[in-house]
Amino acid sequence: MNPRPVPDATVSRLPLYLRVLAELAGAGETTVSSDELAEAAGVTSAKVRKDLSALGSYGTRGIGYDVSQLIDEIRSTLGLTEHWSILIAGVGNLGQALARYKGFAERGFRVAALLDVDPTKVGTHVADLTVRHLDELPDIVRTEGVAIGVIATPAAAAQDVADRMVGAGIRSILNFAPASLAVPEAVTIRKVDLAIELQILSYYEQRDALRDLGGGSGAGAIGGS
Amino acid sequence: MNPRPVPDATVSRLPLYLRVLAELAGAGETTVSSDELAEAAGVTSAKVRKDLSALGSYGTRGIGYDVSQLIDEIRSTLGLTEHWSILIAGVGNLGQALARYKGFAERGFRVAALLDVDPTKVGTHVADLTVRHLDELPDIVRTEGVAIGVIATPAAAAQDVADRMVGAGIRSILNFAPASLAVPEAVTIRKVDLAIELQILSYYEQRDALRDLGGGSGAGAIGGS
DNA sequence: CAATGTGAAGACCTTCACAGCC
DNA sequence: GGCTGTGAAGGTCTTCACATTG
Repeated sequence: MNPRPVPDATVSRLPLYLRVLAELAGAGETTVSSDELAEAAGVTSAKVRKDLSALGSYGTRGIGYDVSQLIDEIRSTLGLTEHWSILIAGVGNLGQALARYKGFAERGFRVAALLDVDPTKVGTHVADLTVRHLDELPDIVRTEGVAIGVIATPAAAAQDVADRMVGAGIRSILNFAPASLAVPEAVTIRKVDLAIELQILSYYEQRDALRDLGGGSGAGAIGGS
Repeated sequence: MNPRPVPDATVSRLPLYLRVLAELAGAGETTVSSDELAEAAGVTSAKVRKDLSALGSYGTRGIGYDVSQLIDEIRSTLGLTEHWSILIAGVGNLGQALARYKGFAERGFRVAALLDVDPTKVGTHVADLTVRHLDELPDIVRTEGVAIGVIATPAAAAQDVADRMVGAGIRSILNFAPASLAVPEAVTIRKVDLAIELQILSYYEQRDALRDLGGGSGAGAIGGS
């Protein structure tokens, strides 16, 4: 009766399908099979079918899925019918790159504000926005209806920024700082650590190098897409 | 007898522990318990113990783990005793930010080259490096001993770049382009899609908003760190 | 007959709880 | 006494395989 709880693993793949479906729609395709979708998304077709059936979606046996219907279905499940406002704290290298990144707007996320504490940065313009002081965070969250906070500060500042965000009512945080953040249970936090990704690759690189020398053991690849 | 196969989930957490341990070492701590490490890394202590025991590491009952020994152990497991060279393809917003990011060097990754195809970019300088043309990729991989390729191009160019990297002998790729890449099985690929992270957050944001209105269903938070 | 939707089996990961050791 | 290391139990996710249906 309730919108059925979508498994976490499925949630994390839905945006992927959405991207592929948008491409298909752009190419004029009107239907797609789980095989085709799987191929394009870099996953297995069984996974696609399980994932899509989890959101109660309608495919047609013998035919496949209706592309535009599926797009609507997934966007609705992910809450993308609403256009979220985000703000970015930390206007260093990464923060600036994120501010200029077109992909956010394309997918319905509006960068409402850029914040920093550095007086040489506050007041400057980046990507059509004026950098404002972190102290303005509560005001901005309220007036702009910000739902998601992005942390792109140095590690040392990240916890303070997270605390301020939580205090201002933000309950979804994307953390790029290389630091583990403590937040109340009701706050959802995701982290992206660039250096950690490289270290993980290092493990598999090393393992495969050993295997090639006859070290035995290891299996195959990891990635998918 | 063989370096025992470390579970993928464990591999993805080891860099996290390493970061925490480095902080502890910097603060002069010589031992750490699984509880303390778990707290600082944002995971459970059982997980920490399972993870560390997977790499055969020695803790001391009643005491905990020796910080510097554990650092060595993890670095060795991850292959971080070697200093890897990486290259970045695509010198747009994100590519430049990555090139300037200090965190890579701090953890032993040397950015050996920046590549692009845009003639207005080739020859310019970014973060002490001269941007070179993508056609030079095979030469650079050979002469610089590049092990990891980072793709920071637009989606449309990503597959071509991946193909070139694979052709040049690179077997580990970190992909920031919003595209699913097909690579041979022997190549390890990881992806980071900034917009996808936001879309995932959108789902939980929406779900929790519904729950707060009495929509029932949902559980707790997701994140950890 | 092509392709979905799904029980059932299997792999993987996490959590529990406690024996064992310093 | 405190903390590790680990079997066992419990979840979650993936894969299989096939009955079902337009």
